[in-house]
Amino acid sequence: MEDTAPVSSQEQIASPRRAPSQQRSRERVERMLAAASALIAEQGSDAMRMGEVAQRAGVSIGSLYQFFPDKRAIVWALAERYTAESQACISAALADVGDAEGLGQAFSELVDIYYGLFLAEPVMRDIWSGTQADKALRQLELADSRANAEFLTAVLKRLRPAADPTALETTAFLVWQMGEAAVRLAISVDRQEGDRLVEAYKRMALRELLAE
Amino acid sequence: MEDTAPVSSQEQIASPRRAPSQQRSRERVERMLAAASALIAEQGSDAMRMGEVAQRAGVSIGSLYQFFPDKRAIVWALAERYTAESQACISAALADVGDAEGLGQAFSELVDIYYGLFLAEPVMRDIWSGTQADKALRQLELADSRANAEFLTAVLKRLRPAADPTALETTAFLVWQMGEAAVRLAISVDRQEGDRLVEAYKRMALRELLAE
DNA sequence: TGCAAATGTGAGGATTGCTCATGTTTTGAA
DNA sequence: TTCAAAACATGAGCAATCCTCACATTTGCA
Repeated sequence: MEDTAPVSSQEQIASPRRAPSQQRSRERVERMLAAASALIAEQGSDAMRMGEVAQRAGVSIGSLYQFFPDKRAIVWALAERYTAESQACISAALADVGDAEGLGQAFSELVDIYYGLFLAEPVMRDIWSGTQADKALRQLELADSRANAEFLTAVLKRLRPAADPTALETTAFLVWQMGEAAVRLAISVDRQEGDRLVEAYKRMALRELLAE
Repeated sequence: MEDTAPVSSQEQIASPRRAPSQQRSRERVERMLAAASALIAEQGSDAMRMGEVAQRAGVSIGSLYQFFPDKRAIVWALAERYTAESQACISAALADVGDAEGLGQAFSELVDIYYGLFLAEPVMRDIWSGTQADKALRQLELADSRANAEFLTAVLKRLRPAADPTALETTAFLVWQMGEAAVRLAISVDRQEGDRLVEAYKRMALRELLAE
């Protein structure tokens, strides 16, 4: 009943019950995550069975629960890795944008990369599809989106110094979230329509970002 | 093992295992849906237990499964009612839009109504939150969104007869989906920021709808 | 009235997330 | 080196839950 891990606020955020401190256990945790990733790619996270994860990782079910408090925590851990990776990429792409044309270029490329990732990575697709239903994942996605929107806000403040800062923040956050929604929509229809939708989103977003 | 209900395509769409034909059973099905609705409002559809639905509806668990093939089917049935209701409302609001100003007016009102519904109706909020995870619900939402986007497309074709029809269809569908995403985003942040996001969405959407 | 179809019931089968008592390995201080 | 404490590993089994099915009851109708 006692919690050793700190519980943030009242919502129970998924977190390792115990962080692996030895080399051996660190390797085993990696194997667990790899097994989970493979199973999600094959059947989706809903159909992923904890017993199967353990078996494929070559560990016992008990070991699995030694490091992950529950099933969602495994998915969450994978999701966290994706967000950390992509943040660096996004930050770099937007860092040296100097004018409107540069923003258009960088933004378009970012959207393409994101769209391509969703098309190619079944795990990513699965994880962020369930986002709405899972409280912890929704939380993670919102935080990630806010962080990414901040990079965009910084660019906007440079390009449009006269505009109201709060309005720019709202615009950046909205545009970013619309982008994620647009990509999720695009991959759930056929490829041709998906491409059209992504292009339409780009135009719409850029029009908004460069307005006024 | 035998299916009496027709199975559309290969994906198993949730549908009543047997349609109630007698007055008595129709009333009981209503009670089941009412009970489910109440439980979803209280705890969310994930925490809703089939046994509890049956108990609250005053029927046995077996009767529940006589008319609903599985748990998701109950949620789906509730969702279908919401979409049917809202379609009529949307169709009416957009039917007699004659000019750009009229579109701006009608569109803004529709968004407000939708936003208000999500703020006030916990059941609706819950159902459409899980949309991404559940195949059948995702299907229903896409079909609904397509239907609603068609009303919007009709207006656009009237206002911009020179534009490419396919482009207008893509724009309408995208704008509509972005609206649903924007509202879902808005209700998951605090009220003040939510209001700002919805207003920003309206501006962005109208700019796109009336562009060129 | 009588019979077939529709409806109603709830104990229990089957699956699955997760616990816990117990055993093994690693660490680090004396 | 020694050895106790901490970390790690195990898997049988508990508990929760969805759903089935054999059997009982009610309804519609010829």
